[in-house]
This record gives sequence, structure tokens and C-alpha cells, in this order.
Amino acid sequence: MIDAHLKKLRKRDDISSEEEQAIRESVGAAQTVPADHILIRRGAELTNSTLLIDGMLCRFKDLRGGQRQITELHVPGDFADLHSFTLKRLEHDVMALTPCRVALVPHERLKELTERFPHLMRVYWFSTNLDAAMHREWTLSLGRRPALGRIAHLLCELYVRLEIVDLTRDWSFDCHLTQTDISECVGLTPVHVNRTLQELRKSRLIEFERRRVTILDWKGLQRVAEFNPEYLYLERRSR
Amino acid sequence: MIDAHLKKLRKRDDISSEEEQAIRESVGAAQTVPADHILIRRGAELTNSTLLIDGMLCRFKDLRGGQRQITELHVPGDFADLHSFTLKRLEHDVMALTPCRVALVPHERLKELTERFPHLMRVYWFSTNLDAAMHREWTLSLGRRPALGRIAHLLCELYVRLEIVDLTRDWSFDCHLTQTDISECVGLTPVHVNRTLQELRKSRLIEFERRRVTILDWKGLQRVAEFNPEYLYLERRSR
DNA sequence: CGGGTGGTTGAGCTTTCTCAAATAGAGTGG
DNA sequence: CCACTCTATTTGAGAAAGCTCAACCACCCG
Repeated sequence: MIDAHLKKLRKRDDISSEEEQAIRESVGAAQTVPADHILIRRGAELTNSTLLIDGMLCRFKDLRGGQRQITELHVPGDFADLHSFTLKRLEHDVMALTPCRVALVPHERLKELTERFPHLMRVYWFSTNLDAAMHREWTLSLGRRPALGRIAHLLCELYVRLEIVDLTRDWSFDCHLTQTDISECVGLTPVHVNRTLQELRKSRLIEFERRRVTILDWKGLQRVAEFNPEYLYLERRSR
Repeated sequence: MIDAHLKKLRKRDDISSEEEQAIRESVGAAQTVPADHILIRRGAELTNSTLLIDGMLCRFKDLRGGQRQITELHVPGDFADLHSFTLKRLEHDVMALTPCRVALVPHERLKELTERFPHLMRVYWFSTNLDAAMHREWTLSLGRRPALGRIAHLLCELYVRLEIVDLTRDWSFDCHLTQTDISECVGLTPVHVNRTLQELRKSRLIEFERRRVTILDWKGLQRVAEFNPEYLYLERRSR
């Protein structure tokens, strides 16, 4: 059940079998969540963190006018709110973009886990720092990349992250994001996302139909995205 | 020397005198850094974290075309690269925007400190999560706020963060950011920042001259920024 | 077959950008 | 104290990217 999570951790560091065992014992039973359900509300007092088993979650914030900005997408193996362990409440919501399976880990368990295994503490600290690195890359996207590059970059990131947890096949992956979802990730309007996706298709960089993205030209997509995966810290080393 | 740092920590949690002592013993001698100097280069192997004593630092990333995006500003009391403790290298640069004084803390010391004081571990973990929360707010700014709101928001954030470390006086603070620096924070061009600042001045929300910002109408500035300080976690509680 | 959601298109508009030049200010050497 | 230089700010005019609004289409599912 937490295999994707272990894959993600082991992509960046060694996890001993003792640590693995301790993690497994900390994770609660899986529960299902329908699409569009808000799992975490801004401001709520939190005592658990949420591990995504299956499906896609997002973190989002919005302005008074209702304009929404997604700040991160979550794929299986991610904690959606590990940061709530120290923040205690969050300043953003967490919502299911598809039907999901999630499992809760009580902060109490995380406290024991991190005190008993200082190395795991650093692994999980690393994990929240990785989220922050993705935030910075998105900041760069929104601040400086044109529409085409923003969307291309989002697809590159998703591809690499899904590959780590074995959710890609032949340069393609399931992607239940609507064009409106994408627009909320990249800070554009749905209409402009639509036209930009057409451009990506027309230049034969991707296909995107029936909820599946196929990357036709990875080098080309990377180029228009100026995608450099260094920010995903894809190297196994002792943290 | 690390008073600002302790103020920042104690704004969000209690720090015992024993912990304070341990922190003090971990911090190296202060060194000065000239403006525009790059302290940390993307990709470099890091074994220290950098505590800002005085001046202003920024984290930035850039695209091939040279377009630069600042992802965070640092004020006295901040660690500029505490996240390097677990990341080991960074995917962005850290640069001095003004002449600065900084002090280094070896990762070895941080390891001892966090293993000896699990509470301090969580305090510093919190601190990197706070950086991430600021990143998310900037993502919202760049994705959804218009130029006026973005700049207003930046000034609100700076004001609150500087107030915590006693660097404001009568609704004003020293601000050595050039309009180009600001444009690199908010994802606009310097020209547009210039016109937008004029608008903020004309509406009597701020003054900004001779490197000093004065907030004339805090409520009004907050309103156009849609500034809600919840993302700065300004509450003291046990982490 | 009907309703709903999500994708597509067109036309006109707004915000922000680009480029180029002028102005102001701070610091330096004579 | 005065030129001189360098950097930062300001202004103008035209262009481009992305937005708005409104309608239409396609597919899915019951």
C-alpha cells in the first residue's frame, strides 16, 4: 500500500528495513475520498498527515474574487500535508482532483518515528524541502515562463514524478486534470490553456486525449519548458 | 548577534535557555559580504547553512534567456539555506542584495543540535516549512494577483517580517531593493514596476524614496494586496 | 434522449511588455 | 566645489501575450 511512498523515499536515500518497518506501522488504514472533496481546510487544527496511495490531490489557495491557484499537485507516494506536523494548521486547502485512496499518519507517530530514527527525521525533512523546491520552480514558471513553457514544464514535472512511482508506460501517463485544473496550476485562463495545448499538439510534442498524456518528443518538450530536473533532487545520497 | 534569529524563533515557539545556549554555540563568526556577491551557487556541495545577521539576501533562479526570478527575500534572523542541511546542494543561487553580515552554521552542528534537542529539530523544520508557505503565497501572487496587488503584497510581507525583528519604525522600513529587484520578485518588468509604484504612491498607500518605504495606509495596502498574514504563522505554540 | 461537464472557437479588449530615450541622484577624482 | 560617471528612475509610443465574454460542440452517463 505504501510501496509508492517507499519508492519515492528510496529514490533519494537508503531506507533500512527497520525504518521501513517503523514507517509501515505508523500508517493507518486506507480510506477512499471522492473527486472534488476537500480533505484539509485552511486553518483547521491538524493532528494527522495524509499519505496519498492512489489518485491525485492538489494544494490550492484562492483570492476573494474566487480566482484559484494550485500550488502543488500530489501523486501517489506523496504526503499532501507532512508540513502540518510542524505547522499545526495549514494556510491552504488540500483537495482531491480525482477519486483517491489516502492513509493517515498521526503526528504522534511521526514524533516517535523522528525521535527514534534521526535519519528518518532528516528524510522527512528532506521531503518537505523537496516540496519547497517544487514551489520555487513553479514560482519561476509563473514569473518568467510564457504560457507554452509553463504547460510544457508542468507535463515534464508530472512525467518524472510519476515515473518514480511506476505510473508511466511508453512515454505516457494517465492525467485526469481538466484544462481548468491546468489553468489553476499555471496561472492562466482555461481558454488560453486550451489554445496553448493545441499548440503543443500541433508541434507534435505531446498528445493529450481521453485523460492520457503521451509525450511524443521528450527532448523537444524539455526544450520549450526549459525543464531541468535538478530541482527534483533525483539522486540517492545519505540525508 | 543572533538576536534577530532568536526573536524570529520565539515569535513562533518557546526556546529554552538551554536551547538558546546550544544554538549560540553552533554559530560561527560573522563575516561581511559585499552587495551583489553570490554566496551560494546552484549545484555546489554545501556543508554549512548561512544565517543572515544584517542586510538583505535573496534566493533566485533564472532561465536561459537570463530572465531572473527571485523566489524569496531574506531579512536579518533568517537562514538563507537551512534547507541545504537535507538537500546537500541547492537548485538556486543565494545572492546579497545589499552589503551583508552573515554567520555560518556547519551541518555537523545542526545534526548534533537536532539529535540532542528533538524540539529544536522541529523548530528548524518548521522554519523551512515557513519558507515553503511563503513560496506558496508568492505562487498565488504571481499566478493570480495583478501588478498592483503583487507589489502591495510584497511590501506588506516585508513590513511584517521586518517588524518581528524590530527593523521597522513608525510604519516605515529601510528598503534597498531597486525597482529591478522588485520586478524580479513579482515577475514583472522594471518599467511596469515603476508605473505601478507610482500608482501606489498616487493613491497615498505608500511612500518610497531614498531607500525607505513608509506605509501611509496599512488597511488600504492590505486591501489591494489581499494580504492575510496567516501564511506567516505568527503564533507562538509548541511545535 | 437529455443533461452535464469539459473542450473549442471567435472577436474585441486589457494588461503588461519592448524599445528607446530622457532625467535624476549618488559617488568619485580633480 | 565641479565635472564626470554610473546606476536607478521615469516617460512615451507601439506591440504582444493573455483575458473576457459568449456561443458552440463533443462526449459520457444515466
